[in-house]
Amino acid sequence: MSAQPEPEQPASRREELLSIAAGLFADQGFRSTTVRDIADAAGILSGSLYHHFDSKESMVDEILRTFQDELFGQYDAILRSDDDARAKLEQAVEVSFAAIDQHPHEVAIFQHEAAYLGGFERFAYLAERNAQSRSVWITLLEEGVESGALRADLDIELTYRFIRDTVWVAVGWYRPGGKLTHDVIARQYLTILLDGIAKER
Amino acid sequence: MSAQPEPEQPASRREELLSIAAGLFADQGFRSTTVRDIADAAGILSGSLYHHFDSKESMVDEILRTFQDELFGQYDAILRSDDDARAKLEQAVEVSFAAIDQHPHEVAIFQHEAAYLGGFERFAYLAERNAQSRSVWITLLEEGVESGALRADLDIELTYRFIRDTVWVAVGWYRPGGKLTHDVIARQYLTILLDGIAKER
DNA sequence: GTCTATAGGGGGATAGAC
DNA sequence: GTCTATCCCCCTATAGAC
Repeated sequence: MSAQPEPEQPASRREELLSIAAGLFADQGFRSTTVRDIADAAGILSGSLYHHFDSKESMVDEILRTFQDELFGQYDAILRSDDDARAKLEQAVEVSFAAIDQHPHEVAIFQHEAAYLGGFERFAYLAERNAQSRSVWITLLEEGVESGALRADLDIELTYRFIRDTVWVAVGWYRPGGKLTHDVIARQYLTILLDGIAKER
Repeated sequence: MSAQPEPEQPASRREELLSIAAGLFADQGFRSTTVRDIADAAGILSGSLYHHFDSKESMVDEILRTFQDELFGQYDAILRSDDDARAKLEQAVEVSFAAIDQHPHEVAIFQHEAAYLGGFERFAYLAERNAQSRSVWITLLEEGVESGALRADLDIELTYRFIRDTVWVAVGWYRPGGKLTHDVIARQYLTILLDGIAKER
């Protein structure tokens, strides 16, 4: 069923090196990770990395582009669906926690380095993706208010920031394969977000 | 009424330099900020910094200790008060947003660098402060459930993480002196947290 | 309190051998 | 695809003059 010649996980040496780099960028930060760190972790010398990539920037560029193309494809599918407003909001939250589960390094890099990398022309698309993300959540919240599923007295902008922050920041403590699965966390989070923690309103 | 000889804001050259360093550490990260960056921003040469401080680490050490001593003093006062559980929880949230307003750089540094700095013996107190912070929120949540103010079906540990994350992550977008004041944000946040965003439960 | 000058190490990246 | 060897720049920190 697969067109790939190798049945192992890394489809190519290139992807293997990117995966190693992503883990280091996520844990130590992009600027604090040296090309020697990456090469050491891969068991080669730093000069050899330049056979595969132009620069350290090219590596993080490819990591972020690949991840974001996938994630925003999922958001688009939710926006285009015929489900009601509340179901769409729940799906967007679930998809986001699933992204943390499947691509924790990529999420962490985007969370921590977007502000810095966005300052370079090469990474101008990060600001576009950020605006696109805002558009997704604002649209879902506005549809929710219009349909009567969500309270009308909410500050939409603040609510958007609240959701965005709380969803992505979980990458700081979520451990794939741990006791708490991403879908359990998403359900608990939605419970708090939608109904609050107070006993009575 | 003041024992300070200078009426200006920075009580000493030392504090002025720490303030400059804090801003750079918060914006660029501790590891990515060089002593030359700090010296440039202060209008002196990097070697001159070492007349005031032993090292770059000493600077961030003093910044974090000063801030945390103040913050945890406020948490302790709330825990010791006679207010009911819900009021205490609200006060803890308000104090936290006020801390973001008054010490945004310090909050950002702690948020982004604690994991890295905590790896050094010198900064072992960061892990203790982290445990202390967890203890404060968990206590407040448990008191809330016991008193009947909060729902009994909550996962306390997850709820604590959501509150902690959402409160502190606001340092990423909050701008002191902007349209949204810290107390308005705290109230909106408490509305969402306590009552949820759904129209009906 | 700041400057000059510098030590000693690590940074990203390159050229060419194997 | 990796290694050897290296360039040039920037890093933290120090010693002593002013």
